[in-house]
Amino acid sequence: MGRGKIEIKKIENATNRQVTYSKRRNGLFKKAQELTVLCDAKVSLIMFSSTGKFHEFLGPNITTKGFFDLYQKTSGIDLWNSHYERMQENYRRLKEINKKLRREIRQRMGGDLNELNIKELQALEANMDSALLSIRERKVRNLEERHANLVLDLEAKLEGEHGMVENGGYYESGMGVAVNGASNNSYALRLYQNHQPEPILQHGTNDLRLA
Amino acid sequence: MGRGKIEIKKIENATNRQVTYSKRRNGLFKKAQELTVLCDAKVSLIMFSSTGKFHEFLGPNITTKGFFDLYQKTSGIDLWNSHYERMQENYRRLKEINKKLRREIRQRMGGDLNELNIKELQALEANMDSALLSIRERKVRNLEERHANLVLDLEAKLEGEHGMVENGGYYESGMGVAVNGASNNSYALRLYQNHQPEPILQHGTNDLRLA
DNA sequence: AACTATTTATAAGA
DNA sequence: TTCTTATAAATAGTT
Repeated sequence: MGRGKIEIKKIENATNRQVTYSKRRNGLFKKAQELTVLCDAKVSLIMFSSTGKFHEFLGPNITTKGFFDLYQKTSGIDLWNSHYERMQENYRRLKEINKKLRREIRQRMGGDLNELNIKELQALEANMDSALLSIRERKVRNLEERHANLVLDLEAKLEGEHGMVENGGYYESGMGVAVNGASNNSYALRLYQNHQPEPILQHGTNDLRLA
Repeated sequence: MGRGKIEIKKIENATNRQVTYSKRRNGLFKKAQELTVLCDAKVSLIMFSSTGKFHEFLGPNITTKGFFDLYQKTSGIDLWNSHYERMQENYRRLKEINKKLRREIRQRMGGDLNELNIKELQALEANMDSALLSIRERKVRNLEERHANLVLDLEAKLEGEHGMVENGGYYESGMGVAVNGASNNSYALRLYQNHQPEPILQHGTNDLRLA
């Protein structure tokens, strides 16, 4: 339908292709429009040109979303729903687990104990007793390590002072730097340990809580 | 384009409408097909007839899902994405929180203590000490209540036996039923309490753990 | 589902 | 782009 017959294959000349696209797109839209009116049909026509430009025709009385929903229901093709619902189910389960975890922590902090029967209370008590042993043991080990570091640190300092006299104050061994780097903490903790051996925190105000 | 010119308005005769729909639909599909080839365009054409019948044309090298994604990206119209992404973000955050909760529980059970510094260890110890006090207190109160129930229960039983002699075995007070209902547990716990006052569970094998 | 008189779409040119 | 116009293609009404 034109001055000459054309073969249906890609138009290589980019300008011609663009012109033809524009003309035929309008033709297509017009036909789509006529179809919706003449035959009372719902039509969705979406196009992207080779240059990525987007055009759409949408029949009246329907949204694109409504069209997609109808499309899915009618065609049986599932675009996203199963994926979405699976995710929703996973989310629900995760939320449930989250609730249980929080409840367990509350109970381990001495709250919500009404929810436990006597057997569970005793199990919790025994478990926490045993955990407390581990924690105390670890704490002691930790303090011992820090103490050992402190001793090393002090020894290094003393050696360092002797060295300074020998080389006019410019001597620093790699070892000395490394030990020095850890020393501030050791001093602070040593003092802390001496003055507040067991800092009692109020229930519920420690650093372990989550937002 | 036919034997006579027609007005673009709904065809009232259902048969004619159906015939015209069929003819024009084919025409539209053909045009869409030609456009994809001639102009290297992506085309999605979806139609529902007035009787609800569904037909679609989809250009090559693309799925309907891909088309919808492209449609959203290009048109800026958001069909479900924000909803979907919000959920994905919530899911990610919940997962992260759960991870932290699990870690805290492990630590409260005496594990993963490497991750805590000395200050945190001491805070945890203090917190657990205080929680243990609450738990023991609650346990004692619980046992006392059950003991009181047991006494009431026994008294009711004795009264009940006297009553049966008086009315031929058919007497039961509402009170008696209520107290009876709680009695099995009380007996069981009394015995349990007598024979296993402090059942020691191995660390990590109690009922509080989560799947 | 075919036919065909006509209308409509559009290729090429300006 | 838009207009023009010769011609191809689509299709309304008919069989």
